[in-house]
Amino acid sequence: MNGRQHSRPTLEQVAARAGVGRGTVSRVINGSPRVSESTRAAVARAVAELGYVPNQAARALAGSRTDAVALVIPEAEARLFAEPYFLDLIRGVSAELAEADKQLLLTLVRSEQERQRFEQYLAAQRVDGVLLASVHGDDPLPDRIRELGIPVVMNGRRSEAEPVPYVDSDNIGAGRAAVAHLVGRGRQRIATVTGPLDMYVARARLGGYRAGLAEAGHAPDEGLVATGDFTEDGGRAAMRGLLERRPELDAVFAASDVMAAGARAALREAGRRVPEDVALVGVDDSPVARLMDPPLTTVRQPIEEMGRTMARMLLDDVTGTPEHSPKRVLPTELVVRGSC
Amino acid sequence: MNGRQHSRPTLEQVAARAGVGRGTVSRVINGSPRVSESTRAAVARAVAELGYVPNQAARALAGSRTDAVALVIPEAEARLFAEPYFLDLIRGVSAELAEADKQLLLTLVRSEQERQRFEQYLAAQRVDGVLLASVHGDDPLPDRIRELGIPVVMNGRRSEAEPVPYVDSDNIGAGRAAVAHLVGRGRQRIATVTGPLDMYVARARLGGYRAGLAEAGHAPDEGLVATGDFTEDGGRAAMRGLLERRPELDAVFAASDVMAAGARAALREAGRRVPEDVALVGVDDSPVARLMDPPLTTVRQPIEEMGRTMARMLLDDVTGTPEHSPKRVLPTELVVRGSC
DNA sequence: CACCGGGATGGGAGCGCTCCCACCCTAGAG
DNA sequence: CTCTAGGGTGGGAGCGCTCCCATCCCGGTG
Repeated sequence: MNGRQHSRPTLEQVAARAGVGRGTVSRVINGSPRVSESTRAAVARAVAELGYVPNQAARALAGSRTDAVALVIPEAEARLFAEPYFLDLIRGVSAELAEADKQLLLTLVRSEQERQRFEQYLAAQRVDGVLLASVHGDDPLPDRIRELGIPVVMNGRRSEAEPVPYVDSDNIGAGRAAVAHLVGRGRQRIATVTGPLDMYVARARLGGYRAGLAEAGHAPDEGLVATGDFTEDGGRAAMRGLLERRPELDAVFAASDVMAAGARAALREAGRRVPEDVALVGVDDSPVARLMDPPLTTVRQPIEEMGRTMARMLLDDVTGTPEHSPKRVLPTELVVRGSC
Repeated sequence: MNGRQHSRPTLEQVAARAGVGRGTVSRVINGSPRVSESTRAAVARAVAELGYVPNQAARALAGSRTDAVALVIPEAEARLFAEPYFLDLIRGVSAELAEADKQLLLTLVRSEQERQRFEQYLAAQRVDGVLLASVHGDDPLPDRIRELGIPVVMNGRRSEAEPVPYVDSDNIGAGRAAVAHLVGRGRQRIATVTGPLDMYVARARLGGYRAGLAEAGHAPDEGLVATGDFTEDGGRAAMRGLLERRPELDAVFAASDVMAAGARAALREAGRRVPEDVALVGVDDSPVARLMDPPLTTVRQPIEEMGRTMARMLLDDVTGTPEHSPKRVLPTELVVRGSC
């Protein structure tokens, strides 16, 4: 049996105890400046004595705001991605929300049906704003939410010209930095294993790779580009294809650590040594990178910081604060290890 | 500026449209049986036409239940543990809650201060129940929550005789299965790297290790037991100690995959081959295990299933359903790979 | 044919809070 | 000394829903 017996004190009771009116207590609770110091103290004492905690439901109903924010993660992605990604993101979001005393509603979306149910939640006014992770190129959800008049911030973007506010990492810079590093080490034939090209993040990293080569004066060679899907198997298959087409390659930029691990396996199969024969660079700096043999050089994204930034932007939007730019691109950073 | 202009229809408006009273609409919405079929249909039509969605805050206030459940994860643990652990757990919890149309409130607790703030939330009646992950041996939180009269279910337990409802995996069986497997492969000197012994999970796996040896007729040897802390570095240090104390060992049971990775590194340093010289078994079946070279034999815990079970137990408790046992121990499973 | 039990329904009374308007009192201005 | 600002304060009016009691109406009884 459930038994939430402890009938908690109400605003009214606090008011009675402090010898003031309901309105005054409400003002004190909400930090209004229009209360005298002595009254404030009296109310504070009553609150402490009674152990008063405002009822959230009543607040939400009367004030039409919930002090909660939803973070939406497509379940398919949660499986696919370098695992710690979402935990790091959650960590950043959570930290920032906690500071602002907001609640985090986590929504894993598994199916179209659940997606629709989520829209119902929004309509039920359960949250003040929405954070969207890993949105696909053709996802209409961000626009729908905006139409409902609910603040949104996305992690990543759907295209170069994204209309909805977002926080992304500098994926182009990531590709460039990786290539620049490889070039600096004297590599001549640098290949790449990309993500699925219907995702902006994959195109951006590929773009960075090309830009890096161009800046170093290397001629582009489409034979050095293989498409993966961000999975280990995909990385392995792509690497095999590359070895077949361009056996003379001496370096690979994989667009994720997990694909780099797959590529590593394919290289080992083919008898190529890392880094002696082929240098390898990944993206993410996931734990996998550190555990690889040799440890993987990789480009780190500031995932937790992205989470924090998203939360901050959203809260600003919710409170109507004159906000910073609705588009933020955070810098990435090369982490050099033994693989090149 | 925020603008949730779309003033949504209320129960009252639906009632007017359907030509019935408020009470009737409420009954239909909540699936009460005391409504005639024709009336039900009329109301359903009105709901559809108006696009009515009940306001959650009002429901919570009037009905004193929130349709939300909190999942509490200590942040320190989130960093420490084999990364996908919590994501898998979240996934299971989320799936089960979604089916019951409940919301998941995720709370990462970073500090004592935040823990207290969380108790405030509970008092503010924001959730119907609480799921607690990775509770330490001396954590008073579970008992505190119960005192507040709020249903709780924990993941793991604090001791053998845990009074609070929990879902755990069979850690003793895990240790036993690992040892039995190693014995079956003809290993004679089987060592173990444990977790921190103030955690029940670490003691249980160690207990399983000992039981396994005893069952195989091996004499216990405390020199073959080294204490780690569930981190890679800890695993490496513990392994070094073992090699020093018992250079003749030919197998190691590490109480987590991450520690196994550390042990692997120490073995490599010492010039021992895996599995030829030393066989290695971990616990968790994290992605790290698959990526190791050779791939790691490990004992898998049904993490997602634990999450689902926890959620189910909690919901039963919330609704006062005659529940299954408040203690559940889910089976673990040996996954054989190349490391032994 | 009056009477009765019970299923179906309507709607008042809150749930605990925020909003906001009216009101009080004090101090400075005229 | 009267008048005028305001800062402080009290409390009515909801927010949208659930609970629950009163009421209505029907077929079945005696």
